Formats: sequence, structure tokens, C-alpha cells
Amino acid sequence: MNWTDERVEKLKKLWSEGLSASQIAAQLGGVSRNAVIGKVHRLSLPGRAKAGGTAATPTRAKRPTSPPRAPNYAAARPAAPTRTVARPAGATVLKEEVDLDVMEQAEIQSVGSNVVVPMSRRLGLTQLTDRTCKWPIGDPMKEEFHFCGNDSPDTSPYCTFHAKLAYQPSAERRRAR
DNA sequence: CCCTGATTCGC
DNA sequence: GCGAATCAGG
Repeated sequence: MNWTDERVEKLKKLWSEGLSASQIAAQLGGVSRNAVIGKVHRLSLPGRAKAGGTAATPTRAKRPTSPPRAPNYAAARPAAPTRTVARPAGATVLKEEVDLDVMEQAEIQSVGSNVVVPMSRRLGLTQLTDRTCKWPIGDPMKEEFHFCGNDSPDTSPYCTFHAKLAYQPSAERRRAR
């Protein structure tokens, strides 16, 4: 690909916005990050400051990476309150609470036994329908094994809570924009 | 190992 | 002018 005026312009823009060479290369398409860097040099665009003498940690432009974890009132929370939370049947209240500490819940669940899930209807296999959460709880080899059984939205196999547990991007690479 | 930008140098 | 290879660093 050749450097049309358009592409050069975009390059300048993105570069000045602090995007990394590889990110810019991705947006432009058809070029490597090396190409981008090379072009930047040829255009004599300001590289990422490295400052003369007292260089410390100059690089690393401001990346849009925003850490959305703010509240953190977690510490003020009682240690292990969970078990079977009394709550109205159609619990939609979960959603927000879950957003904040899915990870913790997940950890607890994996470490401890199976017990940490908020309200389970303790349904048996035969009691499941297409609208009940099929998240398994407990050891299938044992007697107390059951399924979550809460209402699942649409045709989802899990309730909103367990859907979040099941679908965790974890080490998600973010580069699409 | 992942990533970053910087430089070099054959094309 | 271009950009892969390489270097230097976090």
C-alpha cells in the first residue's frame, strides 16, 4: 500500500493522538508498525519524547486504557455472607451487584465448594426447562448435586448471574475500534 | 513473552 | 521513499 495523502493525514492524526505505531498500522491497514514508524520519521513528526539528559519513563503515550474499577467498597463488606440469600423470586437485583465482583465470586466458588451462588432453586436435571439456568452446582457424583434453576433471559442457558461467570473475556485483547 | 519506539540499510 | 530487520527498552 502506498502513502496517499489521506492515509498520511490519518497517520498524523492518530500519531498526534498518542496511539501506538502498531495501533495506527492496524487502523490504516495494509502496513506494518515498522512502516508507520518509518513514515513518522520521514515526516519528521515528533517522536515520543524521550527527553535529553534525565530520561526516566518517557515513552508510553497515554493509552485509552481506562481502569473502570473505582468504588472498591469491597473491604467494608462482611467476609462471607453468602450461602442462600433470601430474595424475591424474580431477582433482577443481582445484575448490578454482580458487575462489581464477579471475579471474587468466581474465585470463592472455585476455592470453596459449590455453595456460593446466590439463591439456587436446587432443581434436578428433570426439572430444567429451556428457560431455567442450567448452571451446575455441586458434585455430579453426589446426592446434593443440582442446577441453579433461576430464570434465564431469552433462550440463554444461564441466568444473568451465571451467564457472566460463564462468559468472562479474562485476558481480553482489545484492539478493535 | 508481551509490548513500545528508534535506527539502519538494502531495495 | 519505503519498510523489514534489528536494536533498545518497559
